[in-house]
Amino acid sequence: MEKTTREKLIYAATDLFRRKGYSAAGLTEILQAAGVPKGSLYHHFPGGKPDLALETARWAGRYLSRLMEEAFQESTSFKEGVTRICNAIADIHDARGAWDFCPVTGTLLGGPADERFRLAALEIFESWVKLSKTHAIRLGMAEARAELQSRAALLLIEGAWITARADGSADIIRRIPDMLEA
Amino acid sequence: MEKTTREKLIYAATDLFRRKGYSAAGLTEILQAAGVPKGSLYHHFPGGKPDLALETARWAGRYLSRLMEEAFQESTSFKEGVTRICNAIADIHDARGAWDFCPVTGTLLGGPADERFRLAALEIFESWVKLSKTHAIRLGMAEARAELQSRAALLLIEGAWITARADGSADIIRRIPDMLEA
Amino acid sequence: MEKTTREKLIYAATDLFRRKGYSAAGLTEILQAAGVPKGSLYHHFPGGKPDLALETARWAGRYLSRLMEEAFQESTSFKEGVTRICNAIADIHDARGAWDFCPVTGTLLGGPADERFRLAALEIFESWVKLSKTHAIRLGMAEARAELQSRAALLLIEGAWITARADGSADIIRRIPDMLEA
Amino acid sequence: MEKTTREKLIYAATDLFRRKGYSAAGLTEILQAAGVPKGSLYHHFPGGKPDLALETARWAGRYLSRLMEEAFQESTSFKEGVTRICNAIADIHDARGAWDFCPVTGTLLGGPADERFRLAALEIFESWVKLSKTHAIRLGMAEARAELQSRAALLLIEGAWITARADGSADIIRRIPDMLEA
DNA sequence: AATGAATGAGTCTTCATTCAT
DNA sequence: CATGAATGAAGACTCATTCAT
Repeated sequence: MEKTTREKLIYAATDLFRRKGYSAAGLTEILQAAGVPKGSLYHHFPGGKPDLALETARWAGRYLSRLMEEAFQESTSFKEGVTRICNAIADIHDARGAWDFCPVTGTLLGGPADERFRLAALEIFESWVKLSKTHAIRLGMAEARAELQSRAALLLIEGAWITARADGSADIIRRIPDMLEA
Repeated sequence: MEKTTREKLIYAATDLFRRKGYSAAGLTEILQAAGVPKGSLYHHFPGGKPDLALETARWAGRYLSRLMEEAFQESTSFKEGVTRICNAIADIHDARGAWDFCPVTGTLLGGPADERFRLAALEIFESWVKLSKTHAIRLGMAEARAELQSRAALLLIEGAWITARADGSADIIRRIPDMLEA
Repeated sequence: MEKTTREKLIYAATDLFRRKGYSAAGLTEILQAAGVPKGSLYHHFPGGKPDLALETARWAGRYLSRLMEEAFQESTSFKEGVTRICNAIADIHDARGAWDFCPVTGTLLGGPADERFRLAALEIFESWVKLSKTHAIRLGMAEARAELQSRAALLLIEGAWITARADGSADIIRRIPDMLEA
Repeated sequence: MEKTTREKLIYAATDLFRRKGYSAAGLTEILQAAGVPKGSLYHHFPGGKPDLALETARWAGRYLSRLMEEAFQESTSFKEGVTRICNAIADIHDARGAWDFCPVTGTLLGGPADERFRLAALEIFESWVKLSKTHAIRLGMAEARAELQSRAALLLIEGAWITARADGSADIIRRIPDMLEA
């Protein structure tokens, strides 16, 4: 049941990239948090920091996809699904001390203007929109509206994730459902 | 009509902070872009990089406030005002190559978990919400709704500013008005 | 007719040491060029990089000895022998892109100030001089002159091997025979 | 009469590059030998190690040019000039412990396969040949022979500089004049 | 005999800042 | 006010080697 070195690195990197952003999070700091020696990183991530960031963001992307999927599965309306998602994110936020970025934003968009980063972020965002849209339709929404609402939800969540950092509170995230139909 | 050293620094810093984020934008790089010698910075910004960032963000905050004020002044409905604002931001985005952060996000939230940064960002965001809310009420909206719509607009714009980076396009910013009343 | 792991290592090391010099050629790089896994090296060369370099240089030394031996065997005068040798070396040079060191120079003298390296290089150089001198005498030259001419030939070849790197061309190597009797 | 930081760096780098070669000589080591702190290097040599190497080699190139110029000025024959040069180089060699490369070879050709390095080395070598040739002609030699003899002298000296490292002695450098007319 | 993981000292370079002029 | 030099901690990354399997 031991965590592998690779997993330790991804966990630590996820934590630090979302808390400080890609550029501000030092490799030394990550290695130390992971309890992994310097040289090991490049064995598992030959491309260094960028490689680690890409893996980290994808891992977080899948994690949030699962969270969304479960939220929608348990819901009987689109709004309920979004509410569950926002509450879950807000809870995580509260638990972590509220200096968080969205893991994708902090990790990939907080980094250098690197095309690989941009594409990876785009792919993750689009996968979220698609997932949301699918459930919106399943729950009875017309396609055009499902698309717009899903995209709006993404923007609101990303925007809230940003301003929550300034607020020092996750409250704004919990108000998103009301905004969606305002 | 020469730009002062101080202005040169703020312009260059604004540009680089919003393009790369606080941490990734080096002081050397900023000084060079500004065409200002190494030692000059600490005359004008004794607090160093954080000082410069704070001034820069406030400057950009005021700039956007003016932009919003004008947009609402020329409008006869809240939606029209938001539309003008989004188009203006999208135009700037296009002109700059679409790797931009919101200047406040990139400058203050892309930096270290510094309480002064957080508070300054909060103040700027709140001033925007207040400005928007005032105009919404002036244009006939009920207060509670004006508050929620203004806050939603902020989240949508900030969220769009983020995802536009991934999209490599400012289009999503132009779709915000439709989302506000979806 | 498969190459053994050991041979693969020596070939790859020969190539890289003479192209970049001992210090600049990384073990990882050599292992990769050889298509040999990380851990294998120390089975075949327990002394690590220095061991590999020593073997490599000796191997190259013998290779060049054979080349010289054949060249002199086919010749009817000392000058003809030297000409054949220089042309052969120049041809190799051309074929490899002209960034080459003499394999002994690059491998042993481009490394650390290690006494084992120095002595190995000395032994190889002396074996070449001896071979050349023997043939010079066999072809009718007086001993004292044979010794001086052989030593001069070595210096000219080593010097040319160096300056050819700067020239980006092997031409200077082909001009050596004319210099020997100038 | 203080040495400037820049000069300290060049002296230390010259010493270490010619003793160990570009790749094996560490920057830390050079900085320490120069008694200069880490960060200072990049103020004076913004291009880092390669910049330092280029300057260093050019400096050494000029130094040797002066040495050659003086040697020829004091001589009444080409052979005498070469003899003086070889003796001077051999003396330096002896004084330094005989692990030396030619400063150009060690610094520029012992480095990476960098076109700037190659060109700089070529320029220095050619300046030496030109200087030698000019004096050979002045001292009565026919042009074609002056060219060949000058080029031969360069190869012999460079070759001797290499093999002297293996010999652990500068004697071979002193034998060059005999080889030139052998 | 073979191998991929582990290791930490080492590489070069950049950082934000201070200082003397 | 202005400036270029100085500074050393920290940055990301590579090194040759050892180890457990």
